Order: sequence, then structure tokens, then C-alpha cells
Amino acid sequence: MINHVVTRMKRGAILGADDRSHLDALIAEPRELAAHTEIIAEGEAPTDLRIMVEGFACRYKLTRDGRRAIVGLMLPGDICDFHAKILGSMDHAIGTITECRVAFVAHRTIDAIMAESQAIAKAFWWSTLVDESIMRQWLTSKGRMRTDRQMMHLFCELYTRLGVVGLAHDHGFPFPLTQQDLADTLGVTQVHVQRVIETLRRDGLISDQGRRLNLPDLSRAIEFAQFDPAYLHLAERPTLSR
Amino acid sequence: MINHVVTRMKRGAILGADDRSHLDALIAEPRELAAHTEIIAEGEAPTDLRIMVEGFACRYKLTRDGRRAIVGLMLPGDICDFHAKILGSMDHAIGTITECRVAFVAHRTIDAIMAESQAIAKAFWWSTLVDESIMRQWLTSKGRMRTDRQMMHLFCELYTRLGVVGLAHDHGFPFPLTQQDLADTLGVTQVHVQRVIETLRRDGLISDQGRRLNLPDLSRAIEFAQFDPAYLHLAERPTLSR
DNA sequence: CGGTTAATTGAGACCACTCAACGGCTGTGG
DNA sequence: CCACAGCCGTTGAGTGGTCTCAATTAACCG
Repeated sequence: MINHVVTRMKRGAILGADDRSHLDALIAEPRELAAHTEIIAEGEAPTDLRIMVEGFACRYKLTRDGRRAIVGLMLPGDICDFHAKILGSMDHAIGTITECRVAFVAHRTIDAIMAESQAIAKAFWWSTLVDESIMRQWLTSKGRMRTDRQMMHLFCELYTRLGVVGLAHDHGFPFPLTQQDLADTLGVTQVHVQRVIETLRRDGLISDQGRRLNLPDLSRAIEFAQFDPAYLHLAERPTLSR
Repeated sequence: MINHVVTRMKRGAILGADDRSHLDALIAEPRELAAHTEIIAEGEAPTDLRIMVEGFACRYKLTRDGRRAIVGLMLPGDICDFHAKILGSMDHAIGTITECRVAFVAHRTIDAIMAESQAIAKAFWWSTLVDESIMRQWLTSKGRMRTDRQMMHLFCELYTRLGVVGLAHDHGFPFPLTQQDLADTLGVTQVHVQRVIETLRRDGLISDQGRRLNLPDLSRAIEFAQFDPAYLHLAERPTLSR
């Protein structure tokens, strides 16, 4: 089976054969988690590192009045809680959207591997810092773009990120988010999401069948969303570690 | 003179006397930068680490139509571009708001110090990860709170962060941002910022004289903004490094 | 003191929200 | 196999938060 973690981490560091087999071993026995379950709770201080092997999940925070803000989407190959090793406790929760396979790796195992392989250490940090960069882009989009462009920007991002792990084909990709999930991600209401989606469909910018989303005219989508993938830091040929 | 970098980093790791003198040396000769100048440009790949010694600055991105989104506020003791060491190039710019003193430290110096002191290495990563946590909070606020609460939340955050480095006294703190700066931070227009500020003043939640902002009734401010400082990860007694 | 930048105020338009209802699909139990 | 519950998506009407454009006043700087 394809190891999405390896595929993705190759964008962050140059991995040797040893590194790849290390990463293979890490995710050899993932846990199966049902849809809509918590992977990590807010305030928790995990003693293991959790890595997305399969499925969609999200980082989220709840406001005191019970509303949810999704602050990150987790795709296969993403790392859930690398920061918790240093920050101590989680300042947000992570929950599954679809059924997921998640690898749980003890911190000491991670420490040992990172001590052994500088490339893997770099790749893990790269992954964390890319998450940070994506948040900067989301903040920018949310602050300075109307919902239609913001939504298209997210779709372009997902097309790109899923493409890296081979999950985007034929101008489309799996899209299991409900309109409510999308609303919590974009910071608007579900009703408004519905209306915006409808206009995007009418304008031919997207088409959706079932749980799949298509971008029929990619270059128009990119233009409309003002999408520049630089913030994903996906250089095919990553910089050499110093 | 007080070293704000040391003061702040003590919240992220337990620093010994050696660590403190290392940090003192790092910022011994900061550069003076005028207000409204660029510290780092977007796309730049710095070969040194830049550390805020004095003054206010911000991380920002520009949209294609020339609008600005501020995605982070940089205060004394903050680190500008630790991530650039791994990500390679900056995905956003950093510019001064006030006149600033900024230390420029060569990457090789940083690497040497981090190799020598695990505590400093941890503190630097802590600082970067706290930046990330703050962004998650900003995303949540922007998505799920009205502008008045979002603004008060930011004020509570600044009161707390500036308090850590001893720059908040008597229920107030220096606040050099213009209404336009604040608008770019909150993702609204300057006109709207003005109207919101006016209502907050009338409600007695804030009072401002010159370039100083006061929160006369702190507990009411915290309640109004639903502010919980956990996301700043400022535990007085940080977790021991594993 | 003149020039520039920042803050204030007003009017009208637009984007997004709330509340509400309805239809479609799916899974489940009788 | 049907009835039903429940979630999801769709649609409408009215409200309100925020924007745009514009003009005026206040504060700052040399």
C-alpha cells in the first residue's frame, strides 16, 4: 500500500532508503477511527505523536457559546500534534471528518528516530511549519477576500495538497466535508455556504457529484481565487539541509 | 538594560545562567530600524535570524489588489523568522510599526548555540509554536466572533503578552497601531474599526490616551472577549524537557 | 504654521446572518 | 418492505453587520 507519509515528507526533506523504511515502520499499525470522533482533545497532553494515514480530519476550537471554528484540515500524511511535544498541552482539538486511519507513535520512538535521521527531523519540522504557513494564508483569505474567493482558494489548496499524495485526479478530488464543516472552516454560516456554492456551480467554477469536487477549469479557478501555491512550500527539490 | 528576550524565553524553557548570557550576547548589538520599514521581505531567504529587541512590528501579506492582511504582531522578545531556516523562503513579510531595535544573528551562530544548549533550542521552538497557537486563536476569533469581541480579545492578548515582558502597567499598555493597522489585523475596514472603538469607549471597556490603551475593568474585558490565556502557553513553571 | 497623516462622522449599498420551512437521502426497526 | 427519524442540502424573507464613498475635523511633524 502507498505510504502517504513518505510521499508527503519527501517534499520537506531529502529522504534516504533508511528514512523511508523508518517512516514505513511508524505507520505499520494504524488505528481505525470512526467518522466524527475526537483524535485529540483540547487540553490533552499526548505522550505519543499521531499521524494521519488515511481519511480527512480537522483541527478545531469551540467558542464558549458552542460554535466551532475549524483552524486546519488534516489530510493523509499530515502530523497532528508535533507541537504538543514542546507546548505541553493541546490548545485545540482534532477530530475526524471521515473514517480515518491514524498512527500513534510514542514520543520516545520519535525522539530516537529524529536523533538518528536529520532528514526525518527536518521533515517533521517542515510539516509543522507548513501548517503554520497555511494558517497565515487562511487568516489572509478570511480577512481580505469575499467568501466566494476564499472558498475557491480553499478548493485550490486542497486540490494541490491532495495532489501531492496522489488523491487528486482528473481535475477533482474527494471532498467529504458537509456544508456545515465548510462553514466552520470559512467562518460563515451553512446557509451562506450553500448560496455561495450555488453561484460557483452556476459560474462553472466547480462541479460536484456525491462526495467529489471538481474544478473543471483549473486556470480560471486559480485566477479567481488568486491562488499562489508558494505558501505550501512544496518545492519538488527541497533545499539541502545546512 | 532589561533583556526582553530572556524574560520571554523563560516562559518556554528553564534557562540556566549560561543560557542567559548566551542570549544576552545575541542581542548585544541590535540594528535600529525606522517605523514603517521592512524587516524581511516576502520571498526572501534570510541567512540570519532576526529577533525583536524593542518596538512593535507585524507579519503581513499583501493581496494582489494591494490590500494588506496582518497575520501576527511582533513584540519585544519575539523571533521573526525561525521557520525560514527550514522552509527556505519567507511566505510573508515582516515590517516595523514603530521604530524598532532588531538583532540579526547568523544562522550558524544560532545552530551552534542550539547544539550547545538544549534549553535555548527548546525556547526558540516554543516561541515559534506559540506564534502558531496565536494564529489558531486569531482564526477562531475572526471566524466566530463579532468585531467588537474580536478586538477586545486582541487587547486582552496584548495586555498579557506585553505584561510578560514588563510593558503593561496600571491596566494599560503602549498601543502604537493606527486604526488602519488594527483594521488590517482584524480583517475589517478602518471606518468600521473607528465605530467599534467608539462603542467600546462608550461602554467603558477601553480608554485611550495618545498611544496608550487602558482596560479599566479587566475582568469585564476578559468576560466580554471570552479571553482564556491558555493558548499563549505562558506557564510560569514550564514543563521539563523530556 | 502649513502640510500631512490619522481619526471622526454620515448616507446608502451590499454581504452575510437569523429564523424558518421543505425536500431528499440514508439508515434503522418494525 | 415500508414507516420513520435524522441529517443534509435547498430556498425564502427580513434583519443587521460591515463596506464604500465622501467629507470634515483633529493630531502630528518639521
